Amino acid sequence: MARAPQKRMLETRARLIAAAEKRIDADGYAALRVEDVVRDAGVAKGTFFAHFADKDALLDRLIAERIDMRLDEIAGLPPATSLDAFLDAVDPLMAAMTADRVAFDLIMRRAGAMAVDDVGPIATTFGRQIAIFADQLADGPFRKDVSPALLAEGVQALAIQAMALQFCALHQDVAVRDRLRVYLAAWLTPAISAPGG
Amino acid sequence: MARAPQKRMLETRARLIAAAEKRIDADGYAALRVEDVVRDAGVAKGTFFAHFADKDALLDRLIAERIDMRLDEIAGLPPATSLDAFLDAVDPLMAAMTADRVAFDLIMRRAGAMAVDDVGPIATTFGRQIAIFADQLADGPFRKDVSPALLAEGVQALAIQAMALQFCALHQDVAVRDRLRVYLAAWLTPAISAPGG
DNA sequence: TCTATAAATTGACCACGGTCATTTTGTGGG
DNA sequence: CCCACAAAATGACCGTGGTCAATTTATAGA
Repeated sequence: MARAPQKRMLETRARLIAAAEKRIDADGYAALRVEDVVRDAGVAKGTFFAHFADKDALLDRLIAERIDMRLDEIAGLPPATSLDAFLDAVDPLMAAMTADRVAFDLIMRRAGAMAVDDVGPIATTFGRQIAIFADQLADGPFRKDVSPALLAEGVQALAIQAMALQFCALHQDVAVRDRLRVYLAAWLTPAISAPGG
Repeated sequence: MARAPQKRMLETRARLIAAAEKRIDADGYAALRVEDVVRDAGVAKGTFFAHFADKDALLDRLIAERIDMRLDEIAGLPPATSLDAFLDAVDPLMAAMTADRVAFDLIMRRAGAMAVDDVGPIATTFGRQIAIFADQLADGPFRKDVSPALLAEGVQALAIQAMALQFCALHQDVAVRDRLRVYLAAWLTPAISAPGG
């Protein structure tokens, strides 16, 4: 029978998280060192890995928290009545996800989980994203020939493409939002039906 | 004035590449160790890093080579006359890209380049991919309201989504190709134009 | 309060990618 | 053939993420 977690442990975990956040705010994700975090938190290195499977697991948690805040905002909005309204809604989310190259790489790496039992916080946000996008797009002036869920999956794929290109030297001249608008205009409101079928 | 590269150097590089390929074929990408490669190649560790900026740079090169072979095949095909013909064409490419989790992560990480001067082999294949997809889709029974280039970018985004989900525990029941067919049917041959516009 | 046991923490240690001052080897000019 | 110089190779060394047997601390029950 597992005992309840001790208060001491929760405090230690909180100190580790606080120390990591402070370091990240000061120096960014790339400069984060586990040794710095444990020194700031006043614990031994091994303690860190008793709380988090690895360094990425901590970052996963911190980044997912920020993503979830943006998703909460979108979820609180009424469904989009136009493409630009939808872009307005998702803009802060895109900005948060592309704020840091190292963080974006980690988001991509952690978006899918290999095993059911290691679906991390970020992977969970991707599931939420689909559901929230589907709601946003359910009643607007968008195509109705595909399900809201499929519509949302496509939006996610195209948004990732737009964000990834933001980090590509050859495409930095176009803003993420502008690129996404072009993609989504074609995806959400196709102007012409296909010839032949 | 830079001298021509010495034969010795080219031989050393070839030995490093051969050793790495042998190790990868035997044990997979995840188990590849630089120390093993240099031992097999009979050179010192420092030599490895005189030839490749880092471990990823070697893998970038090896993986891009395999991707390019698949792209060559697609480029040699006549333009697709149907969605299924296109799926047939890209299937080997998708299989190659999803053959290994570690390799797929590296492909994602290296698909975009941060600076113009470090556009690596994989990043280059992504450029080729767009051009080849555009050619494949130029004359088939697909929507004509967007440019072939945009059509191809969307295909790339949706293909990445389909491949990424392949590595996700929650979605492994559906084959990559089947998932991509659903995406591309909606992207390439929208059945109904949008209400309102 | 004392004791047994599990939870939590510790820090020396390891693995492995990557660095760089030094040494060896190849090459073109005299 | 020899020298000067650059190209190539070397391997001891470092930084940092991650491990684990040993130790300390909290808690439930007698």
